[in-house]
Amino acid sequence: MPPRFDPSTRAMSQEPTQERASDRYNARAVEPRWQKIWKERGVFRTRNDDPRPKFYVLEMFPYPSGRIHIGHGRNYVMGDVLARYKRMAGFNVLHPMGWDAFGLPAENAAIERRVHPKEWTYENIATMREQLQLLGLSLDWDREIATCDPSYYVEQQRIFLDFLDNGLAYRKESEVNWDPVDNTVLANEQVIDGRGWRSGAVVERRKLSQWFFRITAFAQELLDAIDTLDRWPDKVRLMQRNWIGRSEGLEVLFEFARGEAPAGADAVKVYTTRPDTLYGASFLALSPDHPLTRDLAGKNQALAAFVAECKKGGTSAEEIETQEKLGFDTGLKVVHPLDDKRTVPVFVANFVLMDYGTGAIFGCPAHDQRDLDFARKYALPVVPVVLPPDTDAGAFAIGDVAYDGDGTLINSGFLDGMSVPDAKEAVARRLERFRVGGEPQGTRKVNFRLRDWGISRQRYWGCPIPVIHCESCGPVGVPRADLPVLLPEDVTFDRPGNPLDRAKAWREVACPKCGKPARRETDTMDTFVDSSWYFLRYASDNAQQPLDKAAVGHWLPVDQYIGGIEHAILHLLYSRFFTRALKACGRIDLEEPFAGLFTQGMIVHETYKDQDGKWLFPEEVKVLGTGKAVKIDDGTPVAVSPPEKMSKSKRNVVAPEAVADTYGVDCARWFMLSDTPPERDSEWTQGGIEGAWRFVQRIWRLVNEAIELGAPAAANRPDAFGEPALALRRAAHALAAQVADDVERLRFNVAVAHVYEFTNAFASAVAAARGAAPVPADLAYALREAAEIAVLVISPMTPHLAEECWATLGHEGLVAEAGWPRVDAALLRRDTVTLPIQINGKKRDDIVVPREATTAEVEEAVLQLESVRKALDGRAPKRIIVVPQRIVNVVA
RNA sequence: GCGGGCGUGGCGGAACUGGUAGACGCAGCGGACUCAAAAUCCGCCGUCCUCACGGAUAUGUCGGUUCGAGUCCGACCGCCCGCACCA
Repeated sequence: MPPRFDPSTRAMSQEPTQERASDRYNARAVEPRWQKIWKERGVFRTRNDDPRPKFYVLEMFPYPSGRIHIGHGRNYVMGDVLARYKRMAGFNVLHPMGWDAFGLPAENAAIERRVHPKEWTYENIATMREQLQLLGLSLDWDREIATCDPSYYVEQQRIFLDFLDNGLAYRKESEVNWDPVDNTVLANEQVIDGRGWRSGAVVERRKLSQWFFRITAFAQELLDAIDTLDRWPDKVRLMQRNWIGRSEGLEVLFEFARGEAPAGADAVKVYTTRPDTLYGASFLALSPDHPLTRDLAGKNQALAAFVAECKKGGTSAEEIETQEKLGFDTGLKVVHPLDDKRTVPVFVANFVLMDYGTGAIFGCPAHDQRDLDFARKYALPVVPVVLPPDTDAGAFAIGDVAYDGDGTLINSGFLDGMSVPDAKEAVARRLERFRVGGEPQGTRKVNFRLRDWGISRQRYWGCPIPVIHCESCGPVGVPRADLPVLLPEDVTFDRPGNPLDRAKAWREVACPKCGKPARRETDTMDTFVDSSWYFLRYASDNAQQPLDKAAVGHWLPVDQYIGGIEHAILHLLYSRFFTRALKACGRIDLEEPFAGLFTQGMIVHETYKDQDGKWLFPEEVKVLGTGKAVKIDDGTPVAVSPPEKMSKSKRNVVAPEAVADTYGVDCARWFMLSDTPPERDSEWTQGGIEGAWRFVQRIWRLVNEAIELGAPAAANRPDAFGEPALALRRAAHALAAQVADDVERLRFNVAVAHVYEFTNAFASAVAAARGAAPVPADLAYALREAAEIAVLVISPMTPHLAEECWATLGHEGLVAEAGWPRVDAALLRRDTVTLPIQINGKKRDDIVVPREATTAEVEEAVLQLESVRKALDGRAPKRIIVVPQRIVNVVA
């Protein structure tokens, strides 16, 4: 083990004879003691019948992947600061923790290390629970849950049956990534460059019959309610709006040209949001999955081959849309809906998604980039039909870039001269009147990009879907009395595919309806289902009633939810759907689960590689500054790369235990809150943690000095305060007010800066007191008051240090149970203000005026200023702008 | 491809709703204390001109609105993130 910087041992070795015990704060000894006391006294246990106003703080629960590194700790520490602060501010705080415990990594571990997913998961939970407890988080561990526990997922199975009964769960066919070598379904992340991550085989898209939740039934509602989420980041709200993707458009029927209609189809239905560009249509494109494509491919070998080619590669939108645009000319032609003399060719194209709209589009190359790329490739006409404003029609031509802006219609028959919105309306009106086979040729249609949520996973380690398939009765819900459907434990992972398919004894059951032999559903639920209601589970302190309507009514919505931006769409949208769906089923009375949302950034760290290109742990490296570093054991040079997300594979991780041993947990907490705004990525550095260590020591020293020099605990307040006692009191009360505001707004880095600012003032006051003998009574009082306020204020951030200081100050109770310091508003008010004086917008002077000075008084005073008189040089000012209590600008 | 975000000293960043740009911390430099070092304390610290007082300039680039722009608007450049089976 390489030597590590250890400030406490370094400090211990120096002149121990001159030190008093109080000179050094020994976090390693102090922190476990307070954690034990918190635990023994049950300080953070929450009761549902507590009469104080509620506040629910929740950080997104972790996946138990093994061990946590310090990077995982940031959002828990931020949540903890808020929870501790809110407790001090008089709230009954719910701050629970649990485990998102189902999922793919456990199965990978089972395959790679021959350990059962359950065993692997629970071992990880035990390790990570201990690590989280090390951070001193004020969590109610009595409410801990794990989603893989039958006591949790039994309720999830009941919810599934509720959804089934209410038409919110159904089966349909959908595509998956299929690995033809491993014979297994792959997650998008398991598809790398179109190949399976384990087998390397080219991935195919394949259809399977799967379970879906009808989230689209709430599409409009989910969209509308985003407006009410005013304590969510705008960014997330926008991402959700775009994800739901409401569009208003027109479904248009394109009839096949005479004599060309393939069997069973007279027309193709196309969805468009740009009916105004209809005259610019130069082709029609069908999705490779369109029913018509399938019919045609049955009779056309070349088309079948093309469709097969399209099915290669993954199912993600990213892959589909970045592929080269490919088309296959079917040879068929359709008649232009607005001009029966024109026909356009029908292609099958790989970029047309079956899941959106009708699975068929018309292409207007001039005004859609994808269509333009396609048209150029297949030499189709490009006719501009929208002329940008202030453009000459003769000079306007489309090159490589489509024009999707506003303008005036051209080359468009009866639409010529109209604006885009007018043309949209005119086309809709006309096509609504036209008939094709008795149907209107055009139908206005609101479309959503949002698709129903496919929850089937062909995997073992997930919540079993409580359904039995019967030859005669079809899919039948498992009777509630028979729940939970437990995962069978005697399964093997030595072969590819879903072990549940092979668990014969478990799979083969009698049909609950007719009693005939039937088989269990072997798909399990997407783990997003597990995380769509866990925040409701915490509200109930009763394991028998995991989803308790009254408890949910009391605690929900979550007042502050904290988690990574990577969950901005799916997890949050699914959870919003779930509360609505549960309400529709009568289970709860809640629509929006999260009133406040905060998305925190990650902790990043530099990466190090030795001369052989091997990754090195930070503790193996000595950083010399100026970007250079060497290996500690042999002094060879180390390549330093910019900070990135902590990950085991790159070894740029810091273990919480190591930080706790060397500096103490409070230093880690303080550092995680310092400097960087919480929503941004923050870099973990040696310098930073050492700065935190200096701060902790400084507070300890100052508090002890203040005790020595200050008034005793119960001293009476003097009637009058002179400077500098008044200045110190002002600083202390301002600190309490500022930090309260900073924490409420989750601006932890600013709170830290305010504490530093105060600490500097406090240190000056202590130094002044040390110089005065005896210390005047007013300053003595102010010193003690300042020390107490400081300790209370830092306690949400560095709770162990605060408890130790609080006890040293002579208090019997715990800081964890103390109230936030009462701020004396009179101390924050100033009688005079300093106004900066600008001349022509540049600052030239300052002026001190009474706080209540009128504009006229300020103007008069400003004109007397030497600097202003000089600048005006006898002339009258053109203008004087006085912003009360802010600034004065003299326009000369 | 589609969607979203972010650019301020050597570094992390502060600046409430358009009102003194650079708070606070890190690093650095100088000094005190010390036999010496560490720790601690004091001072300096965007750039340029000036002995100094002070002035000019400065928030990715260019332009606009305004008495006044880091903040608002437009264009551009650069970096980052998400995209439905990772959680």
